[in-house]
Amino acid sequence: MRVLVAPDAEPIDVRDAEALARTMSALADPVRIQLLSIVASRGEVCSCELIEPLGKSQPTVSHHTTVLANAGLLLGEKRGRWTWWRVDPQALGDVRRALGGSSA
Amino acid sequence: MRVLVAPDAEPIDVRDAEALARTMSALADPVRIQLLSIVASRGEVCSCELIEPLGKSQPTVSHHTTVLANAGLLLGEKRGRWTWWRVDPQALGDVRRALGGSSA
DNA sequence: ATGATACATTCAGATGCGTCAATAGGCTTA
DNA sequence: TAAGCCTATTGACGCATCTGAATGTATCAT
Repeated sequence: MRVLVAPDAEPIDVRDAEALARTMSALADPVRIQLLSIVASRGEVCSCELIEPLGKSQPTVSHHTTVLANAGLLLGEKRGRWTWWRVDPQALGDVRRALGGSSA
Repeated sequence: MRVLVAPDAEPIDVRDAEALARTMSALADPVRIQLLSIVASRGEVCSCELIEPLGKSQPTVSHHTTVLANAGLLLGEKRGRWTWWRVDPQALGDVRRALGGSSA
């Protein structure tokens, strides 16, 4: 992913801009921000544990986890009846780098 | 702004999640990503210089600069007939920090 | 097998967003 | 003052998104 903001650098390509905007769209919802934060703080969470703290219906929570997973920000693993979610730290790092930060 | 992803930390507050989502919404559009990148690479740009590289109409470009300015990502200064835009580096740094990165 | 639990999908309504034509406002120059 | 240029705003259209009720699918317990 090309870096968005870098002084004395070429402006970002249209394709890269669309890719970055897609990732940002996944983060552009307060429920998904909360969801990501809850998963990050607990390490690993199943979907059923997200309904109550988010105050949303089960289909809505399922929708948001799908959006975050499609964006590569959330990693899901089905174990038995439960789907366990965890944050992909590398994906978030990529976003930070795209925003012009140093690698950390 | 509370940090979104921080292991062993409290999940983000609803208010903070809404604020962060609003900022992310400003970045969730490919035209605005390109616009921000163009301004960042040139340092300072007037609106009229954005129409051609973005391939959008003047009202559309004005709309996008307004959205980015309202989000605090773009700083505008009217000098005569022109409005000069530049990126607010601190605002982007805040976003990176909210995504869990170190301060840089 | 039967029932219960966890999750995904479909569908519909409501809301929000990107886009541009038309218009308005402001500044500069002649 | 008048004319021209730069930018913002309004209004309307089309499309995407958020939301939850209803339904479907898969897994576990009894």
